[in-house]
Amino acid sequence: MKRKLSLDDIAKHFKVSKSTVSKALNDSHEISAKTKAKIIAYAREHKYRPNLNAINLRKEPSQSVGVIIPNILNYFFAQVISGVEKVLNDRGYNMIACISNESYKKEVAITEMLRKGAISGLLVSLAEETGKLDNTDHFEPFLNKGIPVVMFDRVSSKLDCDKVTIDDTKAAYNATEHLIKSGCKRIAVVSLLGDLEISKLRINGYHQCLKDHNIDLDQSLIFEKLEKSFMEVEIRKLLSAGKVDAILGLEEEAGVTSLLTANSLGIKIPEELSIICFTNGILPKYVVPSLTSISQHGYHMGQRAAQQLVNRIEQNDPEKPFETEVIKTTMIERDSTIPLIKAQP
Amino acid sequence: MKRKLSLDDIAKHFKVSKSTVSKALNDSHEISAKTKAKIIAYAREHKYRPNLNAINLRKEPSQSVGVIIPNILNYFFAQVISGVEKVLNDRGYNMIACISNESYKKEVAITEMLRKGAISGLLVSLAEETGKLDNTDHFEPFLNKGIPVVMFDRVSSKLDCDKVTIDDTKAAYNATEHLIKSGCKRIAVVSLLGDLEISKLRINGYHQCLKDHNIDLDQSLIFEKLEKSFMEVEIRKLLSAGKVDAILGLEEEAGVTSLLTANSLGIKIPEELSIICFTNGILPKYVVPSLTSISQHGYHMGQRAAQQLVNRIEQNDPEKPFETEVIKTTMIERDSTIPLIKAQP
DNA sequence: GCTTTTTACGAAACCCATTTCGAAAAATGT
DNA sequence: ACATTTTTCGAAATGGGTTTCGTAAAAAGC
Repeated sequence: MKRKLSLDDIAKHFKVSKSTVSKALNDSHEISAKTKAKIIAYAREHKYRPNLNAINLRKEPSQSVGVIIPNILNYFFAQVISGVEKVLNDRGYNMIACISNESYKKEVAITEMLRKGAISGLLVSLAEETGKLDNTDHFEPFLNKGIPVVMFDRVSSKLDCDKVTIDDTKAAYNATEHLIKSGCKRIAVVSLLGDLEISKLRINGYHQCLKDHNIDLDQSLIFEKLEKSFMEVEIRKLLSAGKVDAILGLEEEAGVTSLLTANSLGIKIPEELSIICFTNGILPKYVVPSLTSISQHGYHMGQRAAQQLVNRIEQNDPEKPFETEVIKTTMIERDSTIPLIKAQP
Repeated sequence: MKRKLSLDDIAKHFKVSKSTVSKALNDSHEISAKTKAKIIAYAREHKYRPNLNAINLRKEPSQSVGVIIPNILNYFFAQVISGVEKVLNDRGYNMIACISNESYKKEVAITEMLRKGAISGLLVSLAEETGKLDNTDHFEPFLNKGIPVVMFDRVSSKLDCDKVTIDDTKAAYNATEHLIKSGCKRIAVVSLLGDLEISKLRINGYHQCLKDHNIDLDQSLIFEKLEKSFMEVEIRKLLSAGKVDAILGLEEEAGVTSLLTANSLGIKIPEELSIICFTNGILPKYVVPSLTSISQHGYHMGQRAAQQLVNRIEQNDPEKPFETEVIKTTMIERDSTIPLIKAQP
């Protein structure tokens, strides 16, 4: 690849000064029509594009931060982006949004692109594949250069940086407990999340809760790595067998698919089957019956992650220890679970 | 606001050269520990932040384009962003994503920010408020400076630039025709879109189709500027009156709300009421009965808009006339409409 | 004590476009 | 024909870093 054409190159070609070229291309009145015409023609022919960094060097510096999310079509991440964008904008930063599409390779490519560019900070939620490979080396160069990184939701314990997460374990524990208290005894776990750390945490919460309530763990009720195309079939088998009275969906799609499958099998919700799922997106509200779900407060999480990052950028204090902020989840009770009757005080 | 601290400022303070400062801050081995320590301490204390444009000036130039969308929580725009991001990434551009949140003021603020920054091009879908005010002056400066702008979906005829849209009129016409052919006679229009140009186009298509089929237009069946909070009440009134046999939703939420409201009133779909809505998002698939909808192919639209823009950037040919590319919509037939029986050939 | 090596730093080039100011050349006025 | 204005262009400064290379001074070697 030949290097880019600069003003000097054009100037040399016409044996004029680069000021003349610059003025000609900016249509200055100082330059004669003839000169302008030939310079503009030449520039156009050779596809001259000014170096924007050079132009910008003279303007007020503008800062931007990179944001890497696994999938923008996921409502939760859309909420996060929404929150991130608000904070960054309010504090005068541009957001360079990148989508890893759950691919490790793409994620690495993005980090390489961002390293070439000029970012002041980086917000990341890991791709599923990255979670499986458990390799976060591609983020080290940023930290080494003093560019702060904040991870959110899909974090990795391997990388030493600020993080914003929800308490996945506790949220799963609470959901499971709600199911148990409302009378469920055989609670299945359904998930598409695969090898992500958050998946393990949520299953841990489920385990602990069963243990605390003296319910034996039945591994055959845990479907943690379903593939999307087989999910419905698997759930149908599970429900047809009639051995479960509740389902905990580790993300929205698992919960919704369970609900629709149960509907189609004529299983009554919540009388015969209770369902709770993580991620309070659009579907749980609209599905019939509506689905009790755990809100991870994506918008708020995005805001907090961005605030952490900007604080880090602006105080530039490497001494400050890294923090992990845990955002409380909220269970939104809807019609797919039996409400717990609480004694009036 | 005081201007930023530069390397030179630090250099003067210690009466050293700026090379020394630069090396010290980059932890170069050429600088003694003592010197490094005091320079780093001073820099940290005074919150020195290097000018990223200056750093980047020496690296390979990286280009970025700005993208302004009204709302990332809208699935259609998330799809568009997805397509945009893919193309930009493949062609070596960064995407600076901005969200206008349907606000004219925010949109103007974003354009001002982007003007300060260094973007090679701009992709825009107008905020609703901008559509209502019908003012696109804030995009002129880009065009005047030779920075190409491509509008998509929510375009304005006021701005002379490349555009990518769907044929809203035709799509509405086809949907209306489908309803008519399946036996519907009183077709209501329900919409949250308000004053957007696309809203008018869609209603035009509806008008034309009625006319072509000799059905009298009944203005009382058109609810084009519903407010979100009153929508359900209005629809309930409409359906209770029992005077309509079909609903055309100009966006997803209107369609889904109509369907759910009809369900709750015990109206049978599609026997007593047919529903078609624009925007094939997540809900139409999952709702019961599933909802016939018009796919605007957001991902593809995003890709095309980005391709148009990059082509414009790279060929840098102001002579090329502006084009409006129209993307064909597809009606996805589901269970909320009566299928047309087609004669076998 | 003298040579060699290492350490520590500075001067200047470089990245690329914009812009101010000065000066030569051309056009205009008288 | 000479003075004045306008047009047209170039040299140089500017923006803020990085990097190469040269050179003192200090440390090490013999």
